[in-house]
Amino acid sequence: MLTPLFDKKTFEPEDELFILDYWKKTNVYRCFNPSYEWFVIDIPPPYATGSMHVGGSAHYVQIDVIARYFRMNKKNVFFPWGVDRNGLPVELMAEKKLNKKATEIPREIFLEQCKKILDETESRIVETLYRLGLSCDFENGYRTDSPDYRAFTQETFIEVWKRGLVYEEERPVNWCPSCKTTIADAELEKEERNSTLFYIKFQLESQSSNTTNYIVVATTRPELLGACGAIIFNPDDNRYFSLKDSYAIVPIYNHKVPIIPHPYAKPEFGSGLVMICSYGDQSDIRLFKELRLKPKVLLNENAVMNENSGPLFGLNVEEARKKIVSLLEEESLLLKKEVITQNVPVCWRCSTPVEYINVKEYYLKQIEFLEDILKISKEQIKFFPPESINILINWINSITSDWPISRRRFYGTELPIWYCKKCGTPNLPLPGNYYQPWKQPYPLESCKNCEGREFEGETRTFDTWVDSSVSALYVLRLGRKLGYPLPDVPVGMRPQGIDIVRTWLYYSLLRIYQLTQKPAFKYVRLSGMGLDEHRRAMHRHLGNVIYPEPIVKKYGADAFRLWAASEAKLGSNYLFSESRVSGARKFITKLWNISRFISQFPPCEEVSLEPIDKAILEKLDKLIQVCRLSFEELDSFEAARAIRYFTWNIFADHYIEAVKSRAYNKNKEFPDVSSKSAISTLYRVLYTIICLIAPITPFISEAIYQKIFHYKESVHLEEYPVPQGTKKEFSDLFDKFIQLNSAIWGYKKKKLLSLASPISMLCIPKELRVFEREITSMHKVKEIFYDMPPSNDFEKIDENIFVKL
RNA sequence: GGGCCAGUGGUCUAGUCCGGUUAAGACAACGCCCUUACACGGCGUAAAUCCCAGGUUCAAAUCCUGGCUGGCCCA
Repeated sequence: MLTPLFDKKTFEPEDELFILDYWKKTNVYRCFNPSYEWFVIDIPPPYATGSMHVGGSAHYVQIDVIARYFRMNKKNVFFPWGVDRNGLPVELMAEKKLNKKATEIPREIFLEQCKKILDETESRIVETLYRLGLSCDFENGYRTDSPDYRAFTQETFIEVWKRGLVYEEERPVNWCPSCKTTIADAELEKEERNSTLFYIKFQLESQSSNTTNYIVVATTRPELLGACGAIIFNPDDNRYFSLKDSYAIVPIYNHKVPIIPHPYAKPEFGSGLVMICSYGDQSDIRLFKELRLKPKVLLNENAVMNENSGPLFGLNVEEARKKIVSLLEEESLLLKKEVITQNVPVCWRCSTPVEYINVKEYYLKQIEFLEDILKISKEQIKFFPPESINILINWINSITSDWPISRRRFYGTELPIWYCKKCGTPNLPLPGNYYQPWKQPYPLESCKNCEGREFEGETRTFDTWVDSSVSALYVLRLGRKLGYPLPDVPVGMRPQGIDIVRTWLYYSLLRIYQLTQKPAFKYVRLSGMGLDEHRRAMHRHLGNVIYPEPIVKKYGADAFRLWAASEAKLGSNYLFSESRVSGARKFITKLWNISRFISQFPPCEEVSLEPIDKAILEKLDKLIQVCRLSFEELDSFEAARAIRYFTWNIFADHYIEAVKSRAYNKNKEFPDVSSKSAISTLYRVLYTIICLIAPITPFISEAIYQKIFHYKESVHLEEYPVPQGTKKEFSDLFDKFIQLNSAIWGYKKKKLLSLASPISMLCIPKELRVFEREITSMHKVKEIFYDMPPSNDFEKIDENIFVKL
């Protein structure tokens, strides 16, 4: 009896741990070949305090699968790890932990607390992804809050400043009263909320000869009455046509405002008359600009009413609303209240409704670059899936103003600016170092404008996308420091989710174009979202977050990876369900046992092959083509499914069953070459399957490779299989062979016979004669006939297939 | 109001670009079988008016038009 090399019937999750150690020891992901092209992957740096749920981890796995494919396909893959650590979330966590607002404690102490939290949470993400077999360079990764990264961000800022792309301006901005900072349009989210619609009476200026001398205006923001600049109605709304060119008097504040027809007013909303205030919402901002009205600012930075608000002075928005309502009621100017649901723009981090106030912030010019960005995106960057480029195009086409890049926050890269105390001129230092103007003196001698020597350091930080938008450039810098001769931008691949197209992808293209005049990437891979099995995003507040650690412990990283790689085509959302991971695990076991079976035969040299052996190799060649095609489109979906189908439903079920007796060759009933033909083919197919699936399930592939093949130090140093261009000779016949097997198995089943029970006579089409020995031994056929059954007592079990028991 | 994407057995996904066998697979269900690699296995069974309505065509899940529903984005 031959002994297989494998003693256990399953490949267990714990077995993967030794393989992780082996990879670490042998350093397989850093074996570079000087004759190969470099391929840089700009991995999405996860936010350190974020939760790495199964959806997120699956995304990283998918990226890793592609990275591994390129590595096997003659590329030097530089795939460094990265973590995003700048920004508001950690500040909120620190405030909660210290039970104090950031402004109530020394900045330095606050920043230390943030760093501590980040260090603690970051390690869990890294451990999880390392356990999942990510092949990125964890030892040479980056953190966006490191002095070197921040120095780089500042360097890029100084560069665009020099080129005149930055300016400071007072403008109405989206303002989060809770975070006390400006937020970009990209950071707004909509939330449905109930609010009250107030119907307010406005006197008309010149009393017409008609009976009415007032109009009714409906608004949800009565506290902004004092900032009302106009009243509009829809041009098609003939109720108000006569009001054109007249004026109304704003109650309480008694200033007069024009009444103007404008299509923004919806006749069916409220009374059909809408008051335009500076600023109730983004449309107000737009209409003020469009109608050239003079804004009046009522709110200060704390979202408290200022001196312009008259009787509301000093109140917050809620209080002011109550007060103005009671004032209106006193004068009988409030006619009706109605509860409606509204889409309120809220801050994406703290869900507080945003206000619109006038604030001075720094802006990065983007409007004048939009056309170029569109052009390079369409012409020089390949998007996968191709139609996903529309998400970017739509976003670019909707941008109407420059990007506010300064934030009044703390844990972020500081704007490297010092203001001259004498003349107020902003002075910038030389690029190269990391600057913290709020605690460092100005590093140069004197003000460039007035020679003044006293400076005030800037206290603001950048929008975090200012940092992360140059990650691709930073990665190049990182690799070159390690001595890798990396080519310039465009870098090879930017993989990311479709949810951050308008932020990370767009800002990266913009910034890197501004800095290099080139597209940032060759390939952009846009993945759908990882959702729970009911298609909901995983959120802590929904209680539907599933973490990968227990899943990996139970089913293994390979099962998780195979699930992630084959769940949905690139671009569609992928839904997590444990039963699918468990299904993937079954395939891992199947592959393990196929290998155990094959390993019991002593390997042998290749000889001239039997027809059925040629047939399976033809099918294998086709599989290689499918896998390569799939990976070239940066998608593992087709490859994973095809490998699984081939391995299980063709190779194991039909080929292995067919050649078993020839491989065993118990009583030497087959000539030696015939047996060798089967055995060498079994090994060749297995070797190829292992190489094909290695990027998807690296652990079991490595385990099998080490036990059976071990030509190189690791399967991951093998070259990805190349189609041999095998002539199609027997593969169609093999399909008929599969069909025949199913017919016979089904027949035996129906007759309640064991599959091992003999068949006296079988009659099949003549073309299947090439597989005669396989067919007779597989199905225990005593006598075989071709085309026409010799007597009429045969049973027909399928087209041209007849049986006599 | 506009744009993009999707709607296929109980569940999820392929197939749609480029129309053509009996619409494929996984999971779940059911039945039989521990056949010497694998019961985390094998074999089999049942299960879909391919969102709706029109149109084009010899032929539509697939192309066209309109609608409905859901998601995301923009106003």
